[in-house]
Amino acid sequence: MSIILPDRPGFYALVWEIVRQVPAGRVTTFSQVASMIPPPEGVKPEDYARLGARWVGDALNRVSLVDDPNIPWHRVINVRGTSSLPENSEGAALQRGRLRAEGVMPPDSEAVDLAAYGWEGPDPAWLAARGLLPPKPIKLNADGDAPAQMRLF
DNA sequence: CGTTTGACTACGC
DNA sequence: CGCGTAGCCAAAC
Repeated sequence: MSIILPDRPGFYALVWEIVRQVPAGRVTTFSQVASMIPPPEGVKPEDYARLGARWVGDALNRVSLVDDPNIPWHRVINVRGTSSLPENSEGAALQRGRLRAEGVMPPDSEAVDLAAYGWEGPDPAWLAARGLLPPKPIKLNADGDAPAQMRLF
């Protein structure tokens, strides 16, 4: 890992290690990645479900500055199945292009079908060896669609 | 220094 | 394609 940065102890590094294992043709979500990392001391579990996702976003934001080929940041999307980068940004276009190239995002849609392409998570032994938790399944509607949710930023 | 700002999401209206 | 908000943290102003 060539990137050095201050962070809550190890959190960002764990995010990168997890994201590194998402294979081509699959995607994961901010919240799913967060669900594998135990909540830091003092963070209420019910809050962590939401806060952790945001921290994962922070971790990836740092990585994308370098675009480290070992860390497939483009395979991490929000729980709706869409890119969380600003709508018209270069990064969003790059992400969508890569996801389409990997065959998980239709050319005529902005959304990945999480039920079909969602990642099952790292090898359980790999997780256990690092003190990480089994990933929480991606939450889907009865339809199998990702939930609707507005963008905040 | 104090304030603002984000690659988020579950929940209450 | 509902909207606003809370929750915490690190960085940038």
